[in-house]
Amino acid sequence: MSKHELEVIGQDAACCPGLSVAPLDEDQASELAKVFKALGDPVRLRLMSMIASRGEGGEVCVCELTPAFDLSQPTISHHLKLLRQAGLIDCERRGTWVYYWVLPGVLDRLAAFLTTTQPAEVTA
Amino acid sequence: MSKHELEVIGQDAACCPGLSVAPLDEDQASELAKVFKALGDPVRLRLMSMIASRGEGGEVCVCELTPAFDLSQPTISHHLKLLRQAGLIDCERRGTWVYYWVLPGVLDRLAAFLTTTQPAEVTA
DNA sequence: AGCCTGTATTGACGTTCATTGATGCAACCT
DNA sequence: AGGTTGCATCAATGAACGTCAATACAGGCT
Repeated sequence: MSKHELEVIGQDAACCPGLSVAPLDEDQASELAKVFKALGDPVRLRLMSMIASRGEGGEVCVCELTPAFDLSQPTISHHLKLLRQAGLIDCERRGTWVYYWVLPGVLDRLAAFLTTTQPAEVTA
Repeated sequence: MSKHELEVIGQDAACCPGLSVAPLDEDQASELAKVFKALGDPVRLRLMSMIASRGEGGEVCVCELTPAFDLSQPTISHHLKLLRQAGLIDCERRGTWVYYWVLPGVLDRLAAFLTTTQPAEVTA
């Protein structure tokens, strides 16, 4: 349950040169589109926001997420699964409850990908 | 043709506190989701990249975009329309050709919205 | 005027997606 | 063991999406 399926905005390397640096090839575009598509739903965006608001290392129990929506529990579970498959969040069961957190660095890497003013080269 | 429909990542103000600052309300989430949804397709992401690669003030003729894809011309036109409705790009007809450009600042504002480490308050 | 080229719109089709009720599984509690 | 709660999966349905062929529109050219 704690392995994420996508590695686009990978931990290790800068996945892509940045949206404005050079035209994306088909593969890069396909992988990155999955991440944006995951964020392209109001419910998932709110879920992400609720989880991310806990800060680095923060966690949220599903039992706190579900009642915030006028949606059935399976629907929330489905959206959380999509976010997880997009490599944005991960989860762990602890006893009765399941906790979700934002994978560290993902959002900042996404942001860096969108930024037009390329950050200065880290030479060290 | 040169008015964009969405004003989420508005020029004027910081649309939203940032994804990780506080949970988004439904309205903010709905508006922002439209932008991410627009980027959530490989073709549109490549289109954005091709346009954004021209840099600030840069333009691309549709006649340069279309042949880069194995898609019909109406399909490309449709995707460009969606990007425009999302408030990401704009276009202008000049004679026979139509030129597209990235609306200034949109990508950087999107990036700022995703960034977890909130930028220092600009006091000046 | 007429034709040609470049681009947008329309209408249709197949696929994917969001949602739900029903069900299944895991862990706690008597 | 049996019952209960929290969450995930399944199957089905209706809506939204990506795509194309056909068509319409705009501007240049002869």
